[in-house]
Amino acid sequence: MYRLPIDDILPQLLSALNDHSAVVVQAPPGAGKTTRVPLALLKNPLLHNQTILMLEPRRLAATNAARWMASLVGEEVGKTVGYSIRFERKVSALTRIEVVTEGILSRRLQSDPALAGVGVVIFDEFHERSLHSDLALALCRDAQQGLREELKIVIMSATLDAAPVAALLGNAPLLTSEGRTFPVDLRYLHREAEGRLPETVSAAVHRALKETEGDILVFLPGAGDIRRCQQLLGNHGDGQSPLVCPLYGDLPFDAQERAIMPASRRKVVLATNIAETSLTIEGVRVVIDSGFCRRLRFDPSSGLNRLVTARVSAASAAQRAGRAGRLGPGICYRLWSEHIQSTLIPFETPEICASDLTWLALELALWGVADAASLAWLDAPPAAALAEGRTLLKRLGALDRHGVISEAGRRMAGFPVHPRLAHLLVEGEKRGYGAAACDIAALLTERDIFRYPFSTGYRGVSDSDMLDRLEALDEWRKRGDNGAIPDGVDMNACRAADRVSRQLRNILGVKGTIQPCSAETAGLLLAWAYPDRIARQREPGSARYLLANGRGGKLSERSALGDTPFIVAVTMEGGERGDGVIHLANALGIDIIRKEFAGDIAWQRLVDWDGQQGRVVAREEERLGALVLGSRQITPSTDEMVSALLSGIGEEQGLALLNWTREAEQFRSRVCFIARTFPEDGWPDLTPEHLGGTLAEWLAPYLTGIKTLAQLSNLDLLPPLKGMLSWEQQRSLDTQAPTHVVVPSGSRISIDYDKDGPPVLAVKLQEMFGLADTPKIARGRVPVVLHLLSPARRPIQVTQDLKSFWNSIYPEVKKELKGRYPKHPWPDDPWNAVPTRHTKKRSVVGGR
DNA sequence: CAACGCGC
Repeated sequence: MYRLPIDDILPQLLSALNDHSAVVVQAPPGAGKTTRVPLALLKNPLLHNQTILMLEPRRLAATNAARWMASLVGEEVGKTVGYSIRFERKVSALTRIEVVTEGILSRRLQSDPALAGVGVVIFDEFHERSLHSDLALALCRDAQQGLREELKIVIMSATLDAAPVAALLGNAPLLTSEGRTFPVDLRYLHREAEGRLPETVSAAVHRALKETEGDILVFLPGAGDIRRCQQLLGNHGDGQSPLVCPLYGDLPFDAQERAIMPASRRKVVLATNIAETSLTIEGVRVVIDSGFCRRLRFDPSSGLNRLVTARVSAASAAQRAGRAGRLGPGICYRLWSEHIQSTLIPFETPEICASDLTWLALELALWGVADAASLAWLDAPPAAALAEGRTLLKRLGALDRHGVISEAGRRMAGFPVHPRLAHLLVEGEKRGYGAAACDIAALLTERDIFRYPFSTGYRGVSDSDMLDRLEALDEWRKRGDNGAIPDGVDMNACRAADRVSRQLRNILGVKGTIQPCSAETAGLLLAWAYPDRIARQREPGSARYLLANGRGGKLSERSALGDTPFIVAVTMEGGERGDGVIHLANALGIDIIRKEFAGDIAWQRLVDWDGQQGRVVAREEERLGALVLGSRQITPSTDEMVSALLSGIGEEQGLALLNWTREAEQFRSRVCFIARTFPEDGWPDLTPEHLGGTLAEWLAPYLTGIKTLAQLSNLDLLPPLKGMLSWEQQRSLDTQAPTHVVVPSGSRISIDYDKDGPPVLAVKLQEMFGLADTPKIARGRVPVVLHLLSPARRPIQVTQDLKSFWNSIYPEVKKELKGRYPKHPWPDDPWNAVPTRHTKKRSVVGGR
């Protein structure tokens, strides 16, 4: 075997593993760690014939690593070196090194927590930090500490961030190896990177074609940008222009092959992140990096994923640049500045920090941990996302109300699909729709078999996006790859879905042929997976829906659903704010909802104040979560009626809605005056603020029989207000805060208690002749404020000292007003004049 | 107008 950089540290690795339970190996691509480390460990006598498990993040990487190692020991794969990936297992009794993908390791740990017979577990490419590998490490570490002290863990990582994982594993030794890649010349093109992305990128491609040689790999965020960029680059039509190849996951297999294989002329590959780790392209000497990628963000507050375009991390940019240095020295154009380079986040956010954690929550429950914090995490799963996951698992019956896994939950964890789809499988099988359930779960797990943008075929207004796909899948099964399959159906996706469906049928134990499935059945099955997304159209003809979970959704153009009152929203994406986008949905009959979800439906009595009608309305609503399925009129009880009225009074202008007659208002202000004057006497508080806040106490008993605003605004407030005072208080109110006083003329004049200050007595000056003392109330404590009025009832003077008015101000007033009101008496001596409310003529006649 | 990957 020729030497590789990793060989230098293999002896240290073996001796470190003898003394420690875990070792971290940090080695860049090309160091040879994937093949050399397992083979070196195999020679370690301390292994005692136990096996080595190595985890790879992708199936292709797993089979390649196993084949290469097998060839190095001069055997076929499946003897000393084997692999287990989904759908395929090549191991035997001789196998000592088993390369596995992530799901396989999770399942093996869950079924055999002690990993009997395994001596070492190697985590390759650990820096990718998938949810699976984070969980697998946490479980392995737990097994190592509780069940298998002699189990060894080896972490292999490409980046310079291996120190945290070494610390997590009890300060494991950290071994570093050189890589074997060529230098890459980085060129920052920030000045040319100011336009729209596809334009900027195609300009950079033209520049690179002039300045460099060799094939060019371009990183763009998504398929849309790739298509636009392809159009911009493809419009030359001469034989000299390079071959432009798009490369992304949704592309048919042969188109992906064209992008990867060497071409006879110069090639430009326009790729998503698929070329960053998953696929290697032959002949690349130049990389152009747009600096952006599309990333899935989970929003625990909506429970939905959202695709966002974001700047790549520095680690990702380094990985992309490294793709130019595999054959020899390379060149990488970066469409950003050195300044922006310094602001990039160092690493991509690990999946565990920003994903739907329903699956993780189920795995933890299956492992038997109630508290995630009891395991070792590089980044602990965020509490909000974990809680959202647990809530959903309870809704699906996988956890009991204490959060402990149920029998159904154990069964659900055995299916290689999201717990929602596992629930669909279990419920579907119970009702005899097992095979259709497997097809639906497979179609939703794998890539969409309908290519987008859609051309012809199954499109048209429909009441089921799923039934169209089930029929297309069936069609493909009947005719095979060579049959006449309508445009827009992806045969590779059909093959993948069929394979998954067959596996699910095996696990579920479904036998026999696939029976046809109606749109109605599809709706029911999907509702088992997405009970929280049963939705009702906001109004006829609208694309907007209210979901049972209380959130909103809008049907996208992508869905073929027509005008449908009730649906189940199947694939959904979170929006910036407000409504999410429903990509795929299925009609769901109201009678099916009533029958199958009877246990979740509740009748709720609603007695409310309807401000528009100005009356209490009472109905009973049939509710599924936030959805109102139907409603009926009811007769409210007295208590319900009263509390609805009270809330109505609060919602409207409050107290202003009530019938504040002069008498009621005066009564209220008299009590307030006395309460202010004698705070020690314990009078009730009748200020508007307090009355408004205590309607239920003082007004409620008087509301019986009242239903409408009109009745309410006629309600006499005096009885309830008086009801707040004791009998003694009512009596002393009449004496201490009288409604009227009798003035010298004999008139009974009403006292105005409205202001916050002392009460006001507004009286014509002539009626007060001869009186020296200002009238006093409140047991003589408060003199009223006199508003002395002209004969036209205009205020002349405000005073609380009548005596000094007569003596010093009256002569001036008389002089001024005598001419203006000649018919009224203006005596020189007010002390001895006859007080009167009449003119001179009348006072002569009636004054005696 | 939908990145990528994985599963007894």
